[in-house]
Amino acid sequence: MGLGLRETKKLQTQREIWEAAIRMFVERDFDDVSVAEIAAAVQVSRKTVFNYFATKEDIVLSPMEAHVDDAARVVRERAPGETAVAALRRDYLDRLAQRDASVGLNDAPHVLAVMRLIQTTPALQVRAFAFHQRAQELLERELAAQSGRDDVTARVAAAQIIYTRAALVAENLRRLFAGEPADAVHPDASADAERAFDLLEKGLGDYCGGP
Amino acid sequence: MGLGLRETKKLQTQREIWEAAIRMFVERDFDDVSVAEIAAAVQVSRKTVFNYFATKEDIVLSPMEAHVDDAARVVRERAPGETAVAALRRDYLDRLAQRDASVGLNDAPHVLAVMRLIQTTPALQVRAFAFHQRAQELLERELAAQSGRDDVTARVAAAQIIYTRAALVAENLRRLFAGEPADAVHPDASADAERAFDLLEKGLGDYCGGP
DNA sequence: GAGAAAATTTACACTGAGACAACATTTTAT
DNA sequence: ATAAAATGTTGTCTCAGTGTAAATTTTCTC
Repeated sequence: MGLGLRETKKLQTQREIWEAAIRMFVERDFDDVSVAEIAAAVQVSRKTVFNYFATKEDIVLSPMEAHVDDAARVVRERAPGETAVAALRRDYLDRLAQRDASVGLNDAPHVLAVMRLIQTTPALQVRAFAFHQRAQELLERELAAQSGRDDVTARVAAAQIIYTRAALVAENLRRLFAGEPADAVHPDASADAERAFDLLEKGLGDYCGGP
Repeated sequence: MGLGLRETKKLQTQREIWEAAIRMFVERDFDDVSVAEIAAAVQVSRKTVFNYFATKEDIVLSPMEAHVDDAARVVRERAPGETAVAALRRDYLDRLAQRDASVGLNDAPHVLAVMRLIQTTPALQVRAFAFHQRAQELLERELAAQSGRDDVTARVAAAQIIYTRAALVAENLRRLFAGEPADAVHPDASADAERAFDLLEKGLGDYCGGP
């Protein structure tokens, strides 16, 4: 059924806009590149850029869109008998092993440049958090559907899971930004993850100095 | 030492701007009120509004600024022998009992109106999340300083704590928005909180169909 | 393959946020 | 009372984002 010429061109134009924009954002800075300049670089009208991306921020962040329901899907598609947290731990460690960008362990220069762009631009950082919120909602729904429990517990559990993960990713990125290669960070990242998921499962009871 | 006349007037002007803006935002909508209109309502130049508030969003959210280090302070100032999580649990339950707005259990109409304003305006919601991020960083620093543990564990623990709390507050607000009075919500809110802090302390191990 | 129909791109104009500079006003200090 | 410092004002500028109608391109149909 192959994509028609129109669909093909649309995808290509979107990619061209995206590539030019990212290149310019990285070279200079997010706030120092106007949408007009991006449009000019791709020989396209300013309006067309907004046609493909709702906001300037979305040019950078829209690729993250596809990963919003990652956590919920991992829980949904886990093997019978496996607990939700166990499935998420397994998935996270897999991604670490694959040096996946979504867990902040990909040190390819262009990936790292985009990550740094997001972390150093307040507008992008703040928008990136919205994705966590959405991810939490989707996971919450999944947990509530699976266990017969009430919504509040599912909500709290989802929050703990999503933001534990976010904290681990942030730590990985911090070290990559400091110049350490992904392969060098991987062992610690794995150990950190094991500990963090242990905390999730067993609680903070034995942390913070108290029986 | 009394505030000079200048200081007094500044605080008063700021308050006037804030009150007019909130009233207009609630009556109409955040996006349907321009800063120019707010300035006109207070008989002040548009620039002066930006003089007091860095951004339009800050007019609504700046009062939250004072609460950013609440969690870190509770941990810092807890009685010797009390665990960090226990101190946070106690503090949260206290605030529930006081129907404090910061835990989403204040049903005074104007408070609720502002809460609804934040939750229904994407730009505000997203900015509110930035406060959680800051709160997490401050708590992380506090936890890392107190226990001799490594930074990653402190970061993960801080994330779990802050967002557990956020999830509880969100649930309280959801019920107030649905029309339930704060006094009616309080018993469940307390029970939810106990369960959530139990989850924090004992982990999700026994949740989500564990072993 | 030519032309009608549908979708997309473009040009143009408009609103509103936020920054900046030069100037006026008010407050504080001497 | 007056000089100095801080604040408020005015006007201007850039840029994000929206709406609309015209022009162009693709697809469909005969």
